[in-house]
Amino acid sequence: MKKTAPTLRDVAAASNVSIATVSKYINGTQRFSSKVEAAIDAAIAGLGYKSNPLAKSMITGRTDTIGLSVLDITNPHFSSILKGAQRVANDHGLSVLVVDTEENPNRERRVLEDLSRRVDGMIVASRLPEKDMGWMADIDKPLVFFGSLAELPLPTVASDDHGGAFMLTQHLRMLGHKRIAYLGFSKSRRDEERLGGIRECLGAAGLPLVVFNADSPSMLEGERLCSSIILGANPPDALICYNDLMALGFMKEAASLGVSVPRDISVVGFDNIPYGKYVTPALTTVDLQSERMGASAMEKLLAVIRGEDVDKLTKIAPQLVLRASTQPRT
Amino acid sequence: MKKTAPTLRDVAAASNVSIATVSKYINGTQRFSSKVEAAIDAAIAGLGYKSNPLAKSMITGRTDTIGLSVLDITNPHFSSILKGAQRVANDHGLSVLVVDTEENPNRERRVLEDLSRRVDGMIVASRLPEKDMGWMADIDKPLVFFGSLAELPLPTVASDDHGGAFMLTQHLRMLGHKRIAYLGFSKSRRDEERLGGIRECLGAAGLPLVVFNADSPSMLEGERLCSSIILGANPPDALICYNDLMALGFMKEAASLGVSVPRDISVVGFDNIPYGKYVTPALTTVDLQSERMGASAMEKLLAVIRGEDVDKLTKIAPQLVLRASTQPRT
DNA sequence: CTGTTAGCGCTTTCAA
DNA sequence: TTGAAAGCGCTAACAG
Repeated sequence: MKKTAPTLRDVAAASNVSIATVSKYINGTQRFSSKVEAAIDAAIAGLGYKSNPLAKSMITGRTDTIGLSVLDITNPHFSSILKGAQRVANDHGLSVLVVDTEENPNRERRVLEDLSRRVDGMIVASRLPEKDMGWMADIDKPLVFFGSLAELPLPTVASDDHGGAFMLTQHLRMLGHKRIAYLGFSKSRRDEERLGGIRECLGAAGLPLVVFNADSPSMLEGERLCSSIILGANPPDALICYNDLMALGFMKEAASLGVSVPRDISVVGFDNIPYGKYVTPALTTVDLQSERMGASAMEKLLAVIRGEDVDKLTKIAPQLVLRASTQPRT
Repeated sequence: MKKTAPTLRDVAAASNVSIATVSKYINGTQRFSSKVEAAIDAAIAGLGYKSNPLAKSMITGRTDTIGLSVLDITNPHFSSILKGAQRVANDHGLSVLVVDTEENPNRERRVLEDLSRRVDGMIVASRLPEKDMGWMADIDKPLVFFGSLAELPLPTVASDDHGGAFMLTQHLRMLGHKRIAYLGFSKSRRDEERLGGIRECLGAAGLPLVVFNADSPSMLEGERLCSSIILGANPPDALICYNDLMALGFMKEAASLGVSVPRDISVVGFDNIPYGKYVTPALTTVDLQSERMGASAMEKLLAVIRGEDVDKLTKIAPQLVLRASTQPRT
């Protein structure tokens, strides 16, 4: 509506003080005589002045914005992470700039280097193998990474995927399952950790593991691979899916193929997305605490920004959630 | 790693040309002799120079960032909107700054006024009644709004909620349902439109409508209200839910109460979230094309930013999606 | 083709 | 308590 938004200068003029005075007063850097402060307040109100955050940022070097890079925002795991991160950011007066790399590792570098110039720090979920991530440590901005890193000196927040997988497998073993299969997603770094946990548990029991692999961590892939898993010669009596989405897809397709979950096959997943509770049968899963992970990552990042020392790795304990998709064998 | 990031000045010095030349070359505003261009390229590479977008923004007034305000990012309707918006933004080299107002209308104004200073334009979903939205039109930034507006001169993108609701109701009528109920969410502006569509259809047939109301558009609310809906004296034989989330919650609870969907009661929702297809029975719904809405809103906003004339209202046609949660009465 | 010169709106010494 | 002045890193006329 106004031609040009009012600037500090306008406020200064209107209140008959210097521009520096207004700046300091607004930022609470300094107090002034009540006369002056009142005049400034009046001018601000009168002009409808709003500070220009860009100009401020250029000087202070702070943008009050945190970047968050996720692999697919429609995946409930990531929208929960965003929720948690967002909440903490809000509590500190910060905004969140989200980028969705759409499961495309090639985009990541450009996108993140770009992002790094517009934010005070970033939180990133990546599909890159650690050896292709060197550049991340060179980005000159505080960064918190999801997942554990062997070499790279980056602070991280990770769920205990190995432990969670072990737990899940143990649960299946105790239920009496003997032919366990894993429907994995090898492009993910977490896949091998989960596989490791499963193998460790199964190895101790001398049980074999059949592994399938999906091209994307989606319901559609769960559906697509279902028939090849359950209509083979020696089908598994329990299936561990890389995530809940795949498990949901699998269960739906199994039902239409006339295979009953959990009677014919027990199914489990990872993440504990809300929808797992609403399908039939409800899905047994490992709660990786997505929202809390997002919040923890943000808190950690803020600590880094403040210059505090933080642990390299924040581990978040997973929790097994038992539901009807798993059933004892007799 | 470096003390101070290299600036344009450093590049200019290193390549023995003026700072203006470098600026123009980088922005492709102008071409120079290959000698000069080569020198600049070398200097940039050597120093690892990256343009400071903040400084640039301050001058150009453009941030290359679009703000998107949603009511709850974990609601698949909104994460799909974000997905669509994000995709279009990316195609144009823009970022998306997301804010989640958490279904809290009181936060909206502050959050949006704040956001408006950091972006080139914004797309907003709001729970505010139109009469409390006047300030939005005063924000001095291009803005596209979700939903239709009677008075406010804001460009909008809306699904045809009235039409969608009519469709859905018509479908139920043709299936032979006589006792139709609506589980609404009156805080939403779209609620009345849907209610209107339902009423119009039912009125024509001389059928009554019972209305229930939820406090939040969530699965939990669907669950919570289920018993009071189906265990009353004269329970409905069909229920239209404000959205799919509520329908999912309702169906789960109905099952545990021993009421069968669709045998005892048909259930339908709005949005066509992906999960509706994976529950049992699969949910009949109206596809509001969330992702496309996000994309359309972004496209429209970009047009506004470019200064083009745009229609006030972009209407997106809903599509009925028939699944097993609705069944003919006999 | 290339360079000079003003600033953008704000913060921040440093003086008064 | 206040203000003057020097920029932050960059773009945009305007000259040459």
